[in-house]
Amino acid sequence: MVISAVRRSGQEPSRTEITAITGLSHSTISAISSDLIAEGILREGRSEPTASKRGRPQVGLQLDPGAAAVLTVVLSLNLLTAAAIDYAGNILAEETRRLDTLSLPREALIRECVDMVRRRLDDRSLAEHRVLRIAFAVQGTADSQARTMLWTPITPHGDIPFADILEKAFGIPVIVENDCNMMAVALRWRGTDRYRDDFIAVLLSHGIGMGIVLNGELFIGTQSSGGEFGHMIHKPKGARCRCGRHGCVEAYAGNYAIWRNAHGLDENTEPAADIPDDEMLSLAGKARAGAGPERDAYEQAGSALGYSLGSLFSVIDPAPVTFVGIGATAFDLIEPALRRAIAETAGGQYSDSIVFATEPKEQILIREGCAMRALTFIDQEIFALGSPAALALQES
Amino acid sequence: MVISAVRRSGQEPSRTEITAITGLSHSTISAISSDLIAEGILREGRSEPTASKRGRPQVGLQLDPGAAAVLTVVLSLNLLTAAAIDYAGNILAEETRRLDTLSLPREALIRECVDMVRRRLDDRSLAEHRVLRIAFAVQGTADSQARTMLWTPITPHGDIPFADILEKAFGIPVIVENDCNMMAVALRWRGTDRYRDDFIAVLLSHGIGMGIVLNGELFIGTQSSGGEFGHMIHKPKGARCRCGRHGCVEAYAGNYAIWRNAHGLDENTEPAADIPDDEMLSLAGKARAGAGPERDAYEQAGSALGYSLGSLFSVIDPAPVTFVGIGATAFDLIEPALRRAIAETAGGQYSDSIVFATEPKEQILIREGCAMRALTFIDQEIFALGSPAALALQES
DNA sequence: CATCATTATTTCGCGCTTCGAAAAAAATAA
DNA sequence: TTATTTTTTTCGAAGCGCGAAATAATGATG
Repeated sequence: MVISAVRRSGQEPSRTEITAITGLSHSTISAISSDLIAEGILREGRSEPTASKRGRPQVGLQLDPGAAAVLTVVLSLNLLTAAAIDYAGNILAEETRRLDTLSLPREALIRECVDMVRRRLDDRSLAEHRVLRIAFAVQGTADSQARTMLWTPITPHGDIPFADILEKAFGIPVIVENDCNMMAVALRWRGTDRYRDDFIAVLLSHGIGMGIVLNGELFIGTQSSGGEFGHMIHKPKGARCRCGRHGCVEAYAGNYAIWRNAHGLDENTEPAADIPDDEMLSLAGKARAGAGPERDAYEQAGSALGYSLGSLFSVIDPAPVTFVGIGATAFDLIEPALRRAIAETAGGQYSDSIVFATEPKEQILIREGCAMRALTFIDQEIFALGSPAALALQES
Repeated sequence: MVISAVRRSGQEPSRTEITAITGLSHSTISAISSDLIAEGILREGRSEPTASKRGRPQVGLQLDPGAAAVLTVVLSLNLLTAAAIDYAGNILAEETRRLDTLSLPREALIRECVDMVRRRLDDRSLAEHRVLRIAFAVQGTADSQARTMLWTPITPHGDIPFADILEKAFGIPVIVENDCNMMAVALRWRGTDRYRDDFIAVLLSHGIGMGIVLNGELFIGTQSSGGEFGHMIHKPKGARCRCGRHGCVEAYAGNYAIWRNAHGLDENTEPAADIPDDEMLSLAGKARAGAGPERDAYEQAGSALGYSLGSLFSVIDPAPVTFVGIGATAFDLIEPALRRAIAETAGGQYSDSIVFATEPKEQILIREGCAMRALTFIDQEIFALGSPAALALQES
């Protein structure tokens, strides 16, 4: 609770502030924080300039950046990124590589990931840190134990046990997570009221994904993490989707679907492999310029998203939605049809009051979410277990 | 934990068995159970006939039926039922009344409910029990604090704060819950493996409802309890639903929808108010006899249910589904189309392995769920708080 | 029928965690 | 300086759960 209070409050909370946050007593906080400082997990901040009031000044506590480090790896369509993050959440180093994920053989794809992790681990930016955890985010589904990538649209190869592979190679615990879940985790760490208890992050990109936070916790399905909102059925036997099925939301609202409709192609045309961001921006520009197939395409996307969100809302109730990714830059084109559709659904009863927000860059969010996921794991599963475990680590 | 262990294990567990269930030590269980016996919450069972092994025989512990009592009230289309249940879960008395809920004015409906509760409370079956809780189940949605019935298809009147009304009238805490959620709770108390962690109960009746258990806990939306699965959109701008919207699942799979399609009526025909069970049974009989509009109607119902379940599964992942109510008796007619539809969805990837079960009587399940809901509340919020609260009650 | 073996339950003291109250520390205000 | 204010630490005490040992209640055995 103490570590979590310090990490949450982006500031440097004093012991007294921590008692207020946690509800524990002064004595308890005093004892625990002195232990944590002795173990090298927390340290006293030297920021003095708090507007000097009367009385003994508060001493801010901060996470000791050197207590540990984590590695984040993000694998998405044609892009692999890794970053080293210290215990306080600062980026120590990062690296990005473009790959042709769709055509890369299974083994080569795995090798690219392993090699990048090795380079990051060997890098001297990590010389003074113990890396205690690797968080691996993929577009697609992971199993609910966060060990295996089950399925992804970015490569035809499925069921890759990235956690086992990386753990065997480097001896560091690994979690495999869905990219949109990590977006949601990152938003939650923004700490604003909007992202406290219930909200939804929707990725509008080549594909459509979703991360859901309910009751302040990431909502995970029964078998896999990373529900496939993009593949809810919008129209039975409808447009052809990248996944091989028909009528999915993505087949109306993914980049390739908008592109396909904007070019007047049949809805069963094979989905394009990848569409550059600037091409999507130019489509949106044309749609804004006046009526035409481009504008209609965005309207169809909005309608599909609206009906599906509404259907989802009829089961989980409405929640604020944040659209993330290149598609979010065209939200002005999507919103009217989306609101019209959602108003026709049971979940849309209060459709006027549903608030939407946009966030154009998904990569940064995903990395941030991975980092926080891995760091909070260390907080709770390693450092919180008390001196025995912490000491054992200290020794090693 | 001890009370819960005794309630869960339908048997009379011995102290030693409770240590195994809870994972606590012998000493702790011994101390706690002697306290609970002293407080009149548990008692030692007198069942001796356990196949006599060597060693000191186990003494079974059971819930003391006289420790408390609860009242369950179930309000559904044209039917109001109440029952008094003792602390061990036995039915002490029950009462059922037929009402014309659709035409009854708001105040009269409320009066019917209050009067029935009064009659049950005054009944001499409760002479020796303290009623500590009333659980009120309605078809429709309740707010997530379980205090108000927000909306229901059984009467045009919404936003009835049944919890406040009954608490004011009788001074006993009240919870208002969705009927399908209570079905799910009841199934969970069956204790079988099938209903442990993740499963779904679907009510196939005049309307369509759903109760979801995920990770062993009832899944509740952000604002209301009782998600409206029946009003997920199956076909945008499709068949007319009882709720006034178009294309809901219910407008294809509810009793009135099957009846409407079986009679070859237009899908925008106004939904019938209520269809007797024997009429539905005869429809199913005709459908089994041979091809025709009746069989097609059930097929359409299956298809609508399949696509919607599949869409839901693409977000929460597949789980075993139990169909409850009169519609479940015709599941043989529904299943083929349902499986075909679900296989076309992302959630249906492993559609062959999804297991379905049926349970024809919903009323019994709903009452059972209410009772367990109310009783576990007493266990956790009153009796578990230790002697102070329990003593105060003992005195009163 | 006394004794042994076996299993269930209780008793007893210990360690851990948290708490409240009081003390100590560190600053400003007078 | 001294008083005041606020933060932090110290010091028993209470509550909870545990392990080990003691006690209880039975069937098996000679």
